[in-house]
Amino acid sequence: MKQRETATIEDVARIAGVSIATVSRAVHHPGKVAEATRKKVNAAIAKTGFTANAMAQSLRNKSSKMILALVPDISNTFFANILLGLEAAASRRGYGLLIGNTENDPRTEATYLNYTRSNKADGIVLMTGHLPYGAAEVRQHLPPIVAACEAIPDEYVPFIGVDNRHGARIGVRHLVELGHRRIAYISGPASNILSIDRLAGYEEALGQMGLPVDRDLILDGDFSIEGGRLAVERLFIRDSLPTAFFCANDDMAIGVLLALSKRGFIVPVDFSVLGFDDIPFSSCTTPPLTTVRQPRRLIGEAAMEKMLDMVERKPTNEGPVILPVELIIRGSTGAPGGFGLSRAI
Amino acid sequence: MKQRETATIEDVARIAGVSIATVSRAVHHPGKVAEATRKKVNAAIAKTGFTANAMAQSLRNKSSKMILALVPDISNTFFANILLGLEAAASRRGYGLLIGNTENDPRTEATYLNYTRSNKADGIVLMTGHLPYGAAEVRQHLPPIVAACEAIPDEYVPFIGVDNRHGARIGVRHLVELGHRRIAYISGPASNILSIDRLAGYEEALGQMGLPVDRDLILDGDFSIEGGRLAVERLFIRDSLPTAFFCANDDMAIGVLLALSKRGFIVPVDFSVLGFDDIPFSSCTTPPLTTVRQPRRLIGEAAMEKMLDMVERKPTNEGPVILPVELIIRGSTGAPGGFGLSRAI
DNA sequence: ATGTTTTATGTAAAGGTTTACATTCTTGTC
DNA sequence: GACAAGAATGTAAACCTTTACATAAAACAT
Repeated sequence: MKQRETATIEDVARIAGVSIATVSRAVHHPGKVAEATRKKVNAAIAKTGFTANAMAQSLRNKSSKMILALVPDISNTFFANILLGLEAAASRRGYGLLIGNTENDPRTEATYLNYTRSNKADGIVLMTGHLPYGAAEVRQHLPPIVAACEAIPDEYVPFIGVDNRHGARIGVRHLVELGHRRIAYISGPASNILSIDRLAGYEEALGQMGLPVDRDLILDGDFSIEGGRLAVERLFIRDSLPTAFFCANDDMAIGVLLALSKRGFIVPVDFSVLGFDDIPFSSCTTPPLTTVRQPRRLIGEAAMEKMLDMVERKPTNEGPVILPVELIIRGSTGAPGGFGLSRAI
Repeated sequence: MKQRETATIEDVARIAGVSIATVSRAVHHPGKVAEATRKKVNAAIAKTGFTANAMAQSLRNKSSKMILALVPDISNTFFANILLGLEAAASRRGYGLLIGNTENDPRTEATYLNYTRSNKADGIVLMTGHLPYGAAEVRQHLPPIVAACEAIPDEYVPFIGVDNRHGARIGVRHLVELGHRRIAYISGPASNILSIDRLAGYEEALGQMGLPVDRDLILDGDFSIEGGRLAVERLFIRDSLPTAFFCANDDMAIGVLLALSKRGFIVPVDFSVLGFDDIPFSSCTTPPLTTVRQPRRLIGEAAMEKMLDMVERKPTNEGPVILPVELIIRGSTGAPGGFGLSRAI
């Protein structure tokens, strides 16, 4: 038997002895086709192993059933977990997920933006904190867009994530309640919206607890482990040290932990360290990290639901979707006062 | 001015005053079109902001310029780094990467397999260790497939990865050279090809160094942190302990580190721990993990190159692509003999 | 039996490209 | 100046679906 190329709807129609229109209907609107015919068609489909050509469908339907997720870095476990949620929700609704790794490179962003212009994707979920490069120029032709985790400033793009200010507030409050009075804030990039929101929460919490904000205790980082490490080094040049570190994300908190340990300090005896995000690895540090958890998978799922509602023009309530954060208390925070003690041993 | 839908090739042709065939040629075979005409066409393209409809192209060309990567778990940093390489190589050659998270679920695998049958993807990079569910039935219609990291047993599918046996050998040799005589092997799932290869390397190394293989020191794990933890617990029920642990991957090594630390042991004084992979976090454990590094990004790039050569029918030498491993010595391995010492303090 | 409604099926267009083939125009050769 | 070869462009088919519309058949009402 000759090896046939993959069967088309025409092959099915011929074998079933009906027109191609009927085949299509039997598949998509079974109610509109007589019972007997439907059976013949299904038999023919089974026999040929027919699978509709998705490209032809997309062309005809002007919809690819694909959603593009734009991330600065897939290998970042924080994003990876969001992607898991996005994927789950997408496939539940019959959509596929296209993942674009931008590395914050404008050219890459522009390339991916073209995916929607060329109909490869029906919408974009942004985790980059900004519209893709080139989006402003084609504003009229923009597809549905939502922002997960990191809100897009200035633009009207629905946001799905957590209340970062509130998260920072409960974290810092926890430190204050433990007795800390001098708490450093290790920020992400200064212009980053997450950095800014979490800083605001930090200041608010201090204010509410009647503590002053000491500008010297606010340091810029970059959300990386190395950034956390460096912040500690810079701080230790000064004369007046904090007793606790609130880091704008877990990666930096890990860096802080590492730097402190290298200097011979014991956490949480000498210093407390608090992170943000609760990435999977946070429970494996020494000591395990106390942190503010973001429900990453849920964020991903909610973002995708919103996206698909937009794509399918379902009624969706305007405004952001805010999911709850949770303070996860582990071993890296404790009462202050041991400072110098452990070191003296 | 009325808001036009995205421009088609026809709009461009009209504005440039040429036929659509000429527009297409001007774009894809500029040499076949007169200089003057080409300019007119380019001007028209710029004016309309034309982007070719990728679906129509795919339909016509029978190629989507997309490659599907199948992974059991995107959130695993090991895979994430491979994906980075896949993506980089793909986009260098004008292809997009579609990522499928299978969770080893047969239905999900079958769904993704359909992506190629329906022309959504031109080929599949497998990191699942087995052909996707449903592949056997449609063997004739299978697209180009390559296996990255984890070879596919029984099937002829090009493999791109490292020599796992060799990697295990150099790791274990390192331990033996440090003076260890009783080395435990914490395996992945028993049927997993990686587990098997690394076990073989472990046994070979012991043999070469004139040491016996003690079956009691070989424990099943599952490549997870928890699995590493449990292996330690199971081992500590026995009377004769090893002085070192060789773990089939870093996650389990981290679990071992955690379990040991919880029991009050100091690594590497009481025990040495060796991992495999060198995931990003391995340098952040306490102590930092000694491990056998796989060049993950390179593996991803090589796998994609191979894939695209197959898709584009370029001549590609048969057989696997084996990349070098590297022993990364950090703080979790050292000479044995301190056993019980640190604990006594 | 006739006419009307409902149901089932078929015909053909449309969706946007690319390219084989046909046609027209240039250029060059003798 | 006639003719051949080569270059530039156009025409139309093909890729595979879905669906509006047309038609045919069946069911029903009178």
